[in-house]
Amino acid sequence: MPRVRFAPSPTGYLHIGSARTFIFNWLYARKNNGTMILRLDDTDVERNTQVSIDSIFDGLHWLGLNWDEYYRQSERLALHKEMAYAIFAKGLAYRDFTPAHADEEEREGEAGPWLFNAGMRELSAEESDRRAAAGEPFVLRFRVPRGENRAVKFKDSVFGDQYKKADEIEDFALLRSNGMPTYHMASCADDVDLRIDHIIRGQDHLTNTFKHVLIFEALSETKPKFAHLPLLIAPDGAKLSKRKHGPVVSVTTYRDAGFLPQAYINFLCLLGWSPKNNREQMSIAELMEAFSFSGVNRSNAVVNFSDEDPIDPKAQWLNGQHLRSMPVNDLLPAVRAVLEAAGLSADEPSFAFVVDTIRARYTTLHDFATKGRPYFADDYPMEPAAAERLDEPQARELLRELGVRLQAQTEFTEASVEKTLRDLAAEAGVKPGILINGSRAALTGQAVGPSAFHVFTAIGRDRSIARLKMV
RNA sequence: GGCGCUAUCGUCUAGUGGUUAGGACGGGGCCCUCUCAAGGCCCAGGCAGGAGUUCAAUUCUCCUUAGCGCUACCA
Repeated sequence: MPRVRFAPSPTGYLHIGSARTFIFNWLYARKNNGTMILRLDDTDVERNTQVSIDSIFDGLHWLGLNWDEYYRQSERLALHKEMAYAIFAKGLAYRDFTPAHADEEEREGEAGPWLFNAGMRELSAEESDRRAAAGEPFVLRFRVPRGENRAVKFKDSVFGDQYKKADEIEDFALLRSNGMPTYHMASCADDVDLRIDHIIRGQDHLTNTFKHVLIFEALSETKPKFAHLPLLIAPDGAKLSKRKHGPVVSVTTYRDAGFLPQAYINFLCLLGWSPKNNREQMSIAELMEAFSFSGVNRSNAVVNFSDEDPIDPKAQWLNGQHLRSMPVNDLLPAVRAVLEAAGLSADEPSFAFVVDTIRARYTTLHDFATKGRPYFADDYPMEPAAAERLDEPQARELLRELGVRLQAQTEFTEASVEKTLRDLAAEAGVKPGILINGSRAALTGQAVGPSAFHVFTAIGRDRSIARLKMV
């Protein structure tokens, strides 16, 4: 039973790249009957904000993906320190009393990697203990094995075998001089304690993994498997950042733009992963079934947006696909919500029929409240193109007459309306198109939309007649 | 600078030592049709560059280039 975790650091909003990482973890866990853990990596007290934590929860709740266990690193600091000192006790770490940033300038322009502060690594145990006891601040560093033949290796489920000479890895910090664990220490300590067995995260951690392997080996007999995901980048090749690219990087932007969560999840999955059978539109269940690391790509994926169109066209297309193909009843709550937010009401018995009639031409939920307004309210704009239809010769008087005739009939179906309309057109000697297109214009204020006869039944008998008479 | 990862249409991707290099979005066209969508069909568009191995390289190797990541007492 796999145990996986999503471990965001709450220093911003929920980034779409983070959301995708969550999704892949979730898919893997659910497919294999595993456990999904949400862990807030909030050890950086300076930069953590409640707003950010709220944003992460907001985004995750919207996506509708759940987790089974929840932890906050800030509540587990004692454990991290304990594990750091366990490493120290094994002789695999040492105290470095060098003041912070003391040799920053020396490091710059250095040909190779900085490995450690000379002298500190080989300080005698007695002197180290004495200085510590005297209250001198120190950072606890991992004692990376040295020597030509020493290497660290691991197998990545996406990137394959990874290998690095130990001499290329610096003696990284485990504990800061204020006693707080570093990211590497806290993350690995928690992964060990929570028995995470597959770490699925962004590729930006690929090279950090060598350090993590060292910590895992120092802490336990088993180490987790790793899967690194390609990054999501902007069209300019840079990584997505709020400051540079704006709201496109935030998950809530897509929620607010009227996306269906399952459609957005579908879109995110297709960035850097492929089911390899040309499938594009997939449900959550289908994604879960198809997910595997062998389908994960190794190169970064561009989220295709521009100033004119801030949302990836493929995401929009996919949303439209889900919108029109999902069971209509599953769609109704979301539509009802956007209508209510726009001050429109959706309580009619024909609601499902109306939604089903108009959804094929919409791409976001917002379209129901904007383009769909005439179906849910009596005050709606008359578009110029629609007005032109009404201005056709005889159009207005015939439409009013149509209203009269429909009122005289008790039957009101697509077929009955069509017959009445066509009979009237024939009598008047005009093309049926005049009345057909005119009806759509009269009933919706729009020149384009569903088949006119569908519009009649969607708008309903009384309102249709009233609108015809008003032209 | 050092180390690492990556490189197929504009974008997301499939794929192979011999393929007309496949699909999707977007773009163009046609069909359908009461309009607009949807749907169907068609078109344009790609293996970063250079060597090497081979009868044959987009595919394997090397180099170059480019992008990204790491190189913190950030995560």
